[in-house]
Formats: sequence, C-alpha cells, structure tokens
Amino acid sequence: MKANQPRAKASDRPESRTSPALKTPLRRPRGLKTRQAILRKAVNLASVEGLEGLTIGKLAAALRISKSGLFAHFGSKEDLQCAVVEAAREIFVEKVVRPAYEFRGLKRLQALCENWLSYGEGKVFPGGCFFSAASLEFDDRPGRVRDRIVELMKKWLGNLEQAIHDAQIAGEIKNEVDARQLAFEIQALAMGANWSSRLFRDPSAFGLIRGAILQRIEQATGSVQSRE
Amino acid sequence: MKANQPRAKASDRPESRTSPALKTPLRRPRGLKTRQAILRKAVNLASVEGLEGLTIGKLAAALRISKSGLFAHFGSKEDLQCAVVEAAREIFVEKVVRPAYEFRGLKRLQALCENWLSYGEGKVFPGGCFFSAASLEFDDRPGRVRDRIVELMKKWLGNLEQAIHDAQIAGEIKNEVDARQLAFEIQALAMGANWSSRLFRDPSAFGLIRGAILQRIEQATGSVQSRE
DNA sequence: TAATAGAACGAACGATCGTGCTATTGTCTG
DNA sequence: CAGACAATAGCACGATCGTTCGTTCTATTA
Repeated sequence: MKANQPRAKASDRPESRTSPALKTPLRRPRGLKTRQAILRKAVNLASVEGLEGLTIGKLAAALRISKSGLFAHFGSKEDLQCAVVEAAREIFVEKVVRPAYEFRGLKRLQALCENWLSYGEGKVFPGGCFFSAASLEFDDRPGRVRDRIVELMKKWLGNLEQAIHDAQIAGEIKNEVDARQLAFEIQALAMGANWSSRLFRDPSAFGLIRGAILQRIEQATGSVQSRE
Repeated sequence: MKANQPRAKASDRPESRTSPALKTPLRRPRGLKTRQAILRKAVNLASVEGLEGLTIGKLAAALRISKSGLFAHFGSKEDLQCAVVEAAREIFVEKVVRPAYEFRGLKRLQALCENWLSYGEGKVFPGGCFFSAASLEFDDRPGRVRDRIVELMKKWLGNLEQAIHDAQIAGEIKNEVDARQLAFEIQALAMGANWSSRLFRDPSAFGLIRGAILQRIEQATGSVQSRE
C-alpha cells in the first residue's frame, strides 16, 4: 500500500503529463492510444478484482506490456485508480445518462431507470456495476479516489432527484412524493439487483427489480395509492 | 494472492485443530481465547479494509503478536477469511436474528428490520455492515469464502421471506404480496441505507430508510394500496 | 541526414505478502 | 521436579507489490 515511501519523486514533476500546453498543444498520437487501451482493460479488470486488487503487474501482463512502460502513463497507483474511475464514468454516462437526456420529466426518469437496468444486466462491465463495487470498497479509504466516487454518486442521485422534481412540475408525479427519498429508493433497488445478480449468479434479479421499480414509479405518478 | 503455491503443506494435517476429540474433550484455554481475540480484531479490520485487504502482517501487528504465532491458528489465509466470516455471522445472528425470533409473523418481520437497521446504524462493525461489503467483494472470487457468503445471504433472505410468509398465514399480510419480492426489496433498502451512510458519512440515511421500509410493510399489511 | 523528444523496456529497489520451518516458552500432569 | 505438549516467537523463503532508473527504440522535426 505505502511501499517505498522514502523516495517519492513521482510528484516532483507535478504536471509532466497532464499539462500539454508548452509548445505543441496536442500531439501524442501513440501515447494517448495506448493509454486508452490500458484504461479500457483496467476498468474491466477493476470491476472484477476491485480497484485495489487491480495490480499494475497483472494489468501489464494482461496487456503484454512492461510494468514500467505502463506505469509511466500514470505517476502513481492512485493516479491510475483515478483515471480508471474517470474512464468508468465516461462509459456510464454514455450508456445510461446521455440517452435519457433526450427526454424530460417522467420519461427521463423512466429512461434513466431502464438504462441503468440494462447497463447492469448487460455485460458493460464483466464484474457488474463498477460504481456499486467501488463505492463500497472505498467508503473507508480516504483519498482522491474516494472523494471522486462520492462526487459522482452524489451527482447521479441528483440526476434522479432532478428528473423526479421536473416530473412533479410537469404534473406527472404527485407533489406529496419526496423526490429525494424516491430517488434513493430507486437507487437502492437498482444496486440490490446488481448485488443479487452478481452474488447468486441469478440474472432474473433484474427482471424482479425492474418490476419493483416500475411499480414504485407508478405509485408515485398517481392512480390510487395508500397514503395512510 | 496465490503467493508461494509450490509448498502447500498446511492442509496435510487436515483437522489438527478443529477436531478436539482425542483424549480430553475440551481443554485448550489459552489457544481458544487468543483465537477468539484474533477473530474479534480481524472482523473489525476486515469490515474496514475488506476481507482481502485484511493482511496477516497488519492483523498481527495490531494485536502485537508475531505473524507466525497468529498464522498457526489458521492453516492458510483462506481459512482465516472463512473464520472471520463465521465470526461475523455469529455477531450478526446475536444482534439481529436471535432477538427477533422471540416474536412470530409480522412482529418478527418488523423486529428483523428494526434490528438490522440499528445493527447497521450502531457501531457493531466499524466499517459498516460486514456482509454488504464482503458479498460485493467476493462476488467474483470463486472459493470457499464466496460459497459461504452466498449460503449465509441466502439464509438471511430466506429468514425474511419466511417471516413474511408466516405473517400471511396469520392473516397479517395480504396474500397477493409476493413474499420473495418483498423480502428482496427490504434487503435492498437496508443495504442502500448502509451504502449511503458509509459513503456519504450521513447517519440520517438510516432514518430515511427506516421510514421507507415501514411504509413498505404497512403497504403489504393491507389498508388501501393500489394494485392497478 | 542529424538531432531530438516521447514511448516502451529490463532490471532492480525496498517493502510486504502468505507460508514453512525450528526453537523457545509456558502450563499441566505424573 | 521432570517430562509432555500446546502455544508462541524467530527467522527465512519465494513471490509480488509500487516505484525508480537508465537505456533503447521509434518517429517527428530541423
């Protein structure tokens, strides 16, 4: 974890790779490509073995690349982990968030849920939802990785909540519904589906939960409903 | 992970410590005591760092004990992990399951939920619910540890489902309710509360979810409810 | 064509991992 | 008190961890 602390010279050249603005603004065709290839494999590996279980040696071996060559793309393991989180985020946004933003209000909420479910169900990540695993793995590990994960999860919950709120304004969801709570319940159910499907190797979990979530949304849209 | 596989002689003496029946049926006062002390610390450490992040060296250091002295209590790291899972199970049963079994039917279900919530809320494990973390960590790691976790989680879900079923027979919960699905939803909400409270350092998550679960149960017990 | 910058490599570092021996302690029995 | 035996410590092992260093290869630029 904190191996070889005495000599930590990686951060002495603070922005050797992250600030390309010196002479040529963008010109590293080979480096960028391999970096992306590394991250693609790394995200998949990390979704299975965890972000901490993701090892530079194993990752390099999986890519048939030298450890040092791989390492040079990131200044430290923490940097690599951050980059992996970012790469996973891009995939998540691409598959779940963006398509839903073609709609508004209730339709957007439904699209967010549906997209999440097929994201979890399909083999987007071989180890199931990356963020479910990562957020539970890092909830007790202070650092940049944890901070970023917290940020992203808050944003995701905020997206759900905002969609619910918009649907309320549009009159599609009852005003008594607590948007924050409903968003949270949906998220919990979705993560539960992922959990069950991974742990029990039971793909039917998503079907079950799809029903539960739809029922929960219908309940919020009106019709009868018991409010005790 | 699989360090030093060539020489694996630990399992050659299969039951040197687990079968006490030879001459004296029960006489290892010191050994058992330290073993339990080890496991108590190990469970706490594992709930924070994960079952794989739990390291023999760190555990020994935390107990001010030699690595080899600790190691002798278990034949391998996998054995240690299994023992940790078992120790966590005992705590869980003690705090959550057993007290609820003084009741029957709906009351038992309510007690199971309430006990789980205060188990997650209180500092039973310093890293939050042990099994939420462990089951997500090991969902892709085949082996005895995973098998046992699966077994335990199935049993726990079965307990919830059975309580619901009993409540249905007693006429306390409506017959149309799908016991398996309700059990699953409750479990998902509970794990969601744990997730949120750990990740966002927000203890109010449990209050929110307590309300959601109670609402969900009330909905199942009757009154109005929309079944569209 | 020569100079140069970036990308990848091989080897090695100190630390720590899980594990295996062997010796020493401590405790109970005869 | 001596011996037996369980419990623990000491020490070492091979492997792998994250990291650094100096070198080589490759491609663009002067």
